[in-house]
Amino acid sequence: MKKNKTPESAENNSISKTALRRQREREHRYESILSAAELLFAREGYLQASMERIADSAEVSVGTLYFYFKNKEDLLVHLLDKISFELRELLGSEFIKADFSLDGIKRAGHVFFEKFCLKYPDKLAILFKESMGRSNLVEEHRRQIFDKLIADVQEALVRLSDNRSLNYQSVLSAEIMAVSILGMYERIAYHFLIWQDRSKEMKTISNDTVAFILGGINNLSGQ
Amino acid sequence: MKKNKTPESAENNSISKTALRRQREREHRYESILSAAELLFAREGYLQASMERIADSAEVSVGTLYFYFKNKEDLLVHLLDKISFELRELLGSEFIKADFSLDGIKRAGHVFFEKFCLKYPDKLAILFKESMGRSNLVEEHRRQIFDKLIADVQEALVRLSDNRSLNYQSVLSAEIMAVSILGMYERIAYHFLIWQDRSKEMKTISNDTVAFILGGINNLSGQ
Amino acid sequence: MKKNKTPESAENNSISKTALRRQREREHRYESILSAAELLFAREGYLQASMERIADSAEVSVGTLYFYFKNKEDLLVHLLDKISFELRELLGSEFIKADFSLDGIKRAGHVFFEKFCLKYPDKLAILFKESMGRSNLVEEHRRQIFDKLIADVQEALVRLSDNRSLNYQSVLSAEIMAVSILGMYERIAYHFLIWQDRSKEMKTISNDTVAFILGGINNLSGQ
Amino acid sequence: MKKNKTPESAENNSISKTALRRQREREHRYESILSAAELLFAREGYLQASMERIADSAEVSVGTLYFYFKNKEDLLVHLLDKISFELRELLGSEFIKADFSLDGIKRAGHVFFEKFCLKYPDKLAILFKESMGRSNLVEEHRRQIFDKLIADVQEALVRLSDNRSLNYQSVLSAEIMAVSILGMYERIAYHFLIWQDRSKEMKTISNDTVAFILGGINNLSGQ
DNA sequence: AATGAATGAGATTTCATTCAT
DNA sequence: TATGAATGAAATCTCATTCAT
Repeated sequence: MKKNKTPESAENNSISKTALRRQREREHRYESILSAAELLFAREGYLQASMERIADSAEVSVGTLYFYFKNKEDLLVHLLDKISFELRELLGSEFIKADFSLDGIKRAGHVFFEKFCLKYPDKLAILFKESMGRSNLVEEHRRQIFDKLIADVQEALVRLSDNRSLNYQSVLSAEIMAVSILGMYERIAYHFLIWQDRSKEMKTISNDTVAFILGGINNLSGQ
Repeated sequence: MKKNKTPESAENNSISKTALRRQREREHRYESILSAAELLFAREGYLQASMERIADSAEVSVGTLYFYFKNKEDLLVHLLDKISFELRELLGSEFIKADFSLDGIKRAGHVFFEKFCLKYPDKLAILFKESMGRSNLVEEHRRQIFDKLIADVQEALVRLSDNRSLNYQSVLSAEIMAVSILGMYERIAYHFLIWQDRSKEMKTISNDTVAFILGGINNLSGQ
Repeated sequence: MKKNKTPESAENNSISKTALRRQREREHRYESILSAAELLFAREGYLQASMERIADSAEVSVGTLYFYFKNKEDLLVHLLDKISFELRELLGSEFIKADFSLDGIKRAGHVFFEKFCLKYPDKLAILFKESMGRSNLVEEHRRQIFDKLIADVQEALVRLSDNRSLNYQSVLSAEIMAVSILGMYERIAYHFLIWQDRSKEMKTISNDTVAFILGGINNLSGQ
Repeated sequence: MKKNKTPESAENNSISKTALRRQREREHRYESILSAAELLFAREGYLQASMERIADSAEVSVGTLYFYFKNKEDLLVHLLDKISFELRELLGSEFIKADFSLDGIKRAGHVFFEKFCLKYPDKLAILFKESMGRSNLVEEHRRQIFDKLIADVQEALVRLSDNRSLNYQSVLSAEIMAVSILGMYERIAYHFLIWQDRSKEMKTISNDTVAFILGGINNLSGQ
């Protein structure tokens, strides 16, 4: 079978200048395609964005699309993974910076709304909208992505309670809170940015949302 | 031109027994089709569920589907509206029973998880999964449905603060909390029922989620 | 098989008042349907005019359409026959009035343009446009209609030459002239009334067309 | 978005042999499809000739049809344009050869009947029969085609009167005669070739028709 | 006689994917 | 590596016609 030529998988023990240039070009092309797909998936929807139009937009031929990605689904999956990687980097660094204090939760919230959502609405649309209901494989990836995000938040919450020597209401509490927080983020972003354009009010929105979360966490902490 | 023959739109000032029986049959057929669609959309996905299979499943011909619904999109939209109507009835009655006290918020949460989600997983899947990213018209309906649900919760929250003579942190707080609560419900249900089958733990889940919400609300209330 | 209940075919030796009234209603309905079909076929085209819309427009049910006419094709055929009957009456009477002199040819031309085309543009559209390319049966009827019209004109031309003791260029001349004249009429009407609306210039058009015809006839007459 | 790959639209500044061969193949395929469509539309009718059968007949897949033509209507329109182009070339060259004398009118008539109609009955059927009443777009094309043909004849008539220093009866005469001549050609061809097979008598028919036309023209010329 | 809900064959069209060059 | 013409399965939708009431 044809294996995916992701730039990462290309061996790095390259020799000639030509080989180096070729690899650079390959990486560049790979990124062009992902970018074109990101734009079209977000703006016109996954189904409407045909492979031909993605190819046109990335200035390559349809055949080239299939050289870099197994199929359309695979293209979406790689795009999803890339976006989720970027998001986790962004949020994770905030938890770490704040040494897993309550402040980390706060900062992560603000960063999500003000750095991620406002700056990359296309990524937002793909993560929360265009990747839904496409296929079992995509759904499986979505699930893994969310599971990782949830695990990140859950870990932060557990460390938080450890730091403060508190116990949550039930053994599930940390997980439930993590899922809840993700759900809040998701729909707040969807509602105020995808459905309505209220980016002007984002500061207030993120403040209130974070406050809501902190209250919820407190209430589930024994005392 | 050709009007949708929804049973509701049939005039009720009918006379003969024949006409009455016909109307009953019409309503019955209409419901059969919606039920068949609900099952197939939820179990196999909107795209996979072809009109032919829906027709087979409802034991009618394809033409009959198009007699009752303008097209596949229209079928989904009517199904969505029906489901959202049922959900709002369910939640609304809890708010009213509790006379818009904090208890209403609590009870609505429990009812959502324990009455709606556990009993009607198919409706859940359609509302939160299968109706996403289908078309502009469907998205518009989804939006209106969520707007109504949000308005319901927001109203309950406003009445609650009035009853307790409290002020929320910002003018947007009630709206943001309502959106947040919906988001929590949505993802909690999705995570624990659609992705994982943890219906056994639903009691704990609903308890913790409700507790989280109450904490959040308190934190956004002055005092 | 179900025979067509054309009003003509209903026996006239009726008895009771009720029977008389029924027959009147039947004829009325039959005409209503033909009128509705005429309008819709002409205005929206044969294919676009669905049986349901014709029924709506005639204020009867679809089933009733099939009581009076075997099928859609049959409806068109009856309409065509009716229209061609009216047209032949109109033209024929002019030939007779002028006692098959050259003047009859002239008068028939003016009557066609000024009485038929201007007054009944819908009939014009059905005869020359909407009945084309529908089915073998309809095409066969069109052919018979044109054959009759051609025979009428041809007969007038033959009588004309007899009256004036002239011989036409060939044995086919009378037939060819008749076909030519019909073709001229058809396309002149189509061009100036269906494609362009130049009904204001119809007097000039009919004058010139008739003059052209008379010149053509003279040229094919020996001397 | 997707542009029609008509062979004409392919740039000619191609380089490699491969590209040249590909273009030749493309043109060949394009013509194959048009030929297959011409045959089927003429022999079985536009509606009966399904895209699948046209594809079979052209020995390509259905998808290929849609690669070369936007849809079925587009296929018909291109076919119509091709046929009308050929016909105008044929007639126009006769006018020119005869230097717009009366002889040109004569020769054009003979060429139409004896070269075009007899040799290409399928093209005849499409131009005068199968393209009628299909859709607004097709009707619009038909109209443009006839308008051009009429303009050609009209120009020849105007030049003729200029050459002979004659004036026609009215300002509309040239146009009316042009429309009349086209109408005669159309129905003569339809009557004697599509409805009846009297190709044997075509010589007499074309003689008489041309004589009729010349007489008509003379009669509308002052003196 | 009249109704109108139900039928289902049949047509068009889309588009992800392949593969020879 | 890259190209893009070709494929064809699969889906939606229409509408003339029927027939039980």
